[in-house]
Amino acid sequence: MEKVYDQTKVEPKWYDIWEKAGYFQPEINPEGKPYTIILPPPNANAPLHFGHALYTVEDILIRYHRMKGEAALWLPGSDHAGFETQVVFEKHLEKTGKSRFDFDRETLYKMIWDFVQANKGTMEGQLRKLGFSVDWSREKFTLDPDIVKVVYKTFKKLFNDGLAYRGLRLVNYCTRHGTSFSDLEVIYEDRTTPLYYIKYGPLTLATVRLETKFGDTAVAVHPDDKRYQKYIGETLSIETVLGPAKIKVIADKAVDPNFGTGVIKVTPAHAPIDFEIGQRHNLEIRQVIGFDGRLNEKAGKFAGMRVKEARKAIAVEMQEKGLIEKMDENYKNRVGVCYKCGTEIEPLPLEQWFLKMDGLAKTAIEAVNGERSRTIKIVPKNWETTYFNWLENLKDWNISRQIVWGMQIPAWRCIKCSEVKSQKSKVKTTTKSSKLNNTIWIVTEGEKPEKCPDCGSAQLEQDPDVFDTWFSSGQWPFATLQSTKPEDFDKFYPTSVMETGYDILLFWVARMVMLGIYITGKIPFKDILLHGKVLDPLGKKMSKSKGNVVDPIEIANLYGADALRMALMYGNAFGHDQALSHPKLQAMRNFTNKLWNIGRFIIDFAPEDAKHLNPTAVILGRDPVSKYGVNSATTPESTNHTDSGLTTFARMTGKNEDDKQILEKLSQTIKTVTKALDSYRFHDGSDALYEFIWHEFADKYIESTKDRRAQAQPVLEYVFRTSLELLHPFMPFITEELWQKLPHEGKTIMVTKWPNNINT
RNA sequence: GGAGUUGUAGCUCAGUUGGUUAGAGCGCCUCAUUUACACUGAGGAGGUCACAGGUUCGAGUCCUGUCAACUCCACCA
Repeated sequence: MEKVYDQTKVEPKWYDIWEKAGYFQPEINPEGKPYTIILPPPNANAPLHFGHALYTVEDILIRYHRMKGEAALWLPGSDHAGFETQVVFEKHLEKTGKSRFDFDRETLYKMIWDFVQANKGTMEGQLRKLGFSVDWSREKFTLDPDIVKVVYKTFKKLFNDGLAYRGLRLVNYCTRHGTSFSDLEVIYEDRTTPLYYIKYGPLTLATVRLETKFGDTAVAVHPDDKRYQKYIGETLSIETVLGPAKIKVIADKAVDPNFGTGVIKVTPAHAPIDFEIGQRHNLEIRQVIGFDGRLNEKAGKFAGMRVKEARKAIAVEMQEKGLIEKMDENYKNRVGVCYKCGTEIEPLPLEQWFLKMDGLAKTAIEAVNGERSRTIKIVPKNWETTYFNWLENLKDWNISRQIVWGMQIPAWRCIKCSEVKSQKSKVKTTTKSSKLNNTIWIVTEGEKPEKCPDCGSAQLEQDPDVFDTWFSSGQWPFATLQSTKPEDFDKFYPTSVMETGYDILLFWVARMVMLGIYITGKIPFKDILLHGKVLDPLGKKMSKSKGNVVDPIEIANLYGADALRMALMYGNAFGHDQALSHPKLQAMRNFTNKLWNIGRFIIDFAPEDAKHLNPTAVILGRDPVSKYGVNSATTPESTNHTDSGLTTFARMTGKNEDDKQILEKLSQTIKTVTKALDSYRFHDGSDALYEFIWHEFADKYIESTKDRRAQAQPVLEYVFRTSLELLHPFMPFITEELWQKLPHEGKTIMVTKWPNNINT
C-alpha cells in the first residue's frame, strides 16, 4: 500500500464491480423485508447541482438497510421537467439564432428529446461517480411510455370522478414564455408603483392598473360603507379617455373600505378578486390585454401597446382631461413575476384543466396528522405546519401548460359540438358555462377517440397543452413501481422514505401524498425527510445568475466522493442549510488518509506470523489451535458478528485491559451509529465514527499495541473491519477497498451483515 | 397579514426528553522531527451560549418579550 491514500486509484474501480454483481438490486436479499426509496428524479436537462450530492442521505439509508439484510430498493429516474427544460432549451436555441417558434411541435419535441437524452447520460454518470447504489435495472424517465400511460389513467379517473375539470379562470400567465402557471410557481416582488386616484363620474377610486380600465364592467363598494349607499345599484355615466361610458355600482364585501377611497373598479378579466366579484354579480369578463401582453382592440387608440407603455400613455391623457384627481408616487405593492424571466405575470382569463383540491387536500392532511391508520411522519417535524397551512387553504390547481415539452393532455374536443355550445353561451362566460364545457371534452387514457359520442363527428382536436410537470411527478412513487417489474408495486409500495429538499415540500411531496392516496388508497411513503440547502462557502444561495455555483463532481474529483459525502453529513444537523466548507472537506479527505494508514499499519505492518487470521474467531474464543488462540485455516463455526465479542472476549486468555476497552467502545459506537441511522440523525453517526476511529482507535488503542503487536493483531483487525462496516454507508469506496484487504468472509462489504451488537 | 428557522470559541457548526468543569472541524500557540499516517502525534489558549425577564434545587436546553439574519405561504386592487 502506498503511503498516501490516492482516491483516484480506488474510487473509480468499485462501482462497476458492485453494479455488475447485482448488489444494487433488492433481489440480493430475497428473504429480506422490503425497504424502498424512490430517488427524487433530477431534471434531465442539466448536470447535477450541489443539492443532488445530498442523495448521500438516501444512499446511507439504502446501504444500511441492505446490510441489515433487507430487500433494499433505491429506484432511480429522471424528470423531463417540462417548462424548466423548455426554457433551458430555448436559451440553447437562442445561441444558434433561432427560437422555438421556428419549429413545429413535432420537430421541437424531437429536438428537446435528443437534448435531454444527452444530458441524462451525463447525470447518470455523475450519480455513479458519487457512489449512489441505485438499481439501474429499474431506472425510469417521466416520459417513458409506461409512465405516461399511468399518468393518463390517473387523469381519466380524476375526470370521471369530477375532480379534473375544464374551467375558465384567471390564470397566472407569462406573456414572454406564453404559458400559464400554477399559483405556487409565481414569485412576488416588492415594488413602488404609482397609485392613481381617478374619477369615475361622481366617484373617485384608486388603482395602479390604469390600462385595465377598458375591461371594467362595474364599480364596487363595501355593502356597509355609509359614504356610498346611495350609489349602490345605480348606473353611472362617466367620462373616459375613450369618451363617455356607463358603469354600474355594485356592493361586495370583498372591497376593503379602508383602501384608497373605498371604491374600486371591477375588471373581471384582469384581477383575481375582480374575477370573483364578477362571478358573484354575473359580470361580463371583458378581456383587454391579450396573451401577447399587448392591449387589444377594446382599448381603442391604445390597442397594440404593451401594458406599461399603455399605462403611461393613458395617465398622460387622463391628466389632460382632468380625470386624475391625485397620485401617490410612493405606493408600495407586490407584483407577481415569472420565476424564470422576471416578466410581470398577467392574470388572464383562459380555459384550462384544473384539479379540484379540497377533497384531495383533506386526505393528505389526515395522512400526516394521524387521522388515517397509516401515518406519514415529517422530519424535521416543524415542516408539518407549513404542510398543513398550505393544504388547508388550497385553491384548485391549474395543470395545463402552453408548451410542447411534456405529456400532451389526453383530452379531445369535438369541433362540431363546441361550435354549437359556444354559441349558446356566447357572451357571458360564467362558472356554469365553464362546467358545461366539460361535456364537449373526451378524455381517454391516451388513445385518440374515433368519433364524438354525442354527434358522431370524427372531427376531433386534441388539447395542445401539456400537463404541469408536477402533475406527473406527483405520481412518481406508484407510477414507477407499477411500470418496473410485475411484482414491484405490491412488494415495494408504500415506500419507506421520501427524502428531498424542504423547498419542494409543497410543489412535490404534498402532491405525491394527495395523488398517491387517491390512486392507490395508500400513503406513498412512511417518512418524509427534508434536507436543507447546500450554500456556497460564504453561506449564500448558489445560483447561476450570481455565478457562485459549485459543481459537486469537481469537489468529488478534488477530495474524493467519500470525503464529499462525509463532509456533507459531519457536524451538521439534518434539515439545516449548510455552507459548503473546504476546511471540512479537507478534514474528511484527511480522514480517508487516516483510514488508509490504519489499514497500512494493520495489514502491511502486521507481524508475519499473525497475518491472515480470522480475527472474529479469535476474539470469540472459538479457535483453540494457534499460538494466539488462532488458526486461520479452520474456523469451527462461521463467524458471527451479531456478537461483538465483548462478553466472550472477557473469557479470553490475556484479557488485556486495552483490548477490553476498545471492544467496549466499539460496541458503544455500533449502538450509537445504529440508533443514529434509525432516527435519521446522520451527523450523530458520522461524528461518532470519526471520533471513534481517529481518536480512540488510532490515537490511543493502536499506539498502545505497538509493544505487543502480535497479540493485539486479531483485535486490531476485528475492530477495524467492524468500523469499516459501520462507516461503509457514509464512505462506500475506501471502506470497500480496505475491507477487501482485511480477513473477511463474503464477497463484499456492501452485502456483509450490519454489525449488530447488543450483548452487554 | 400568517408561519417557520437561525443567533453557542476568530470562522463553520454540534449540543434529542433541562443534570458534573459547554464540544467538534478549521484557524491560532507550544512541543515532538520521519513515526502506520505531516493529509501526523502530544499538549494549550480561546465562550457573559444575541439581549431582558420568568419557571426550576438546577436553564445553552422550557416559557414570555425584545433585537438581528434568513426562508416559506397568502396577496394588495
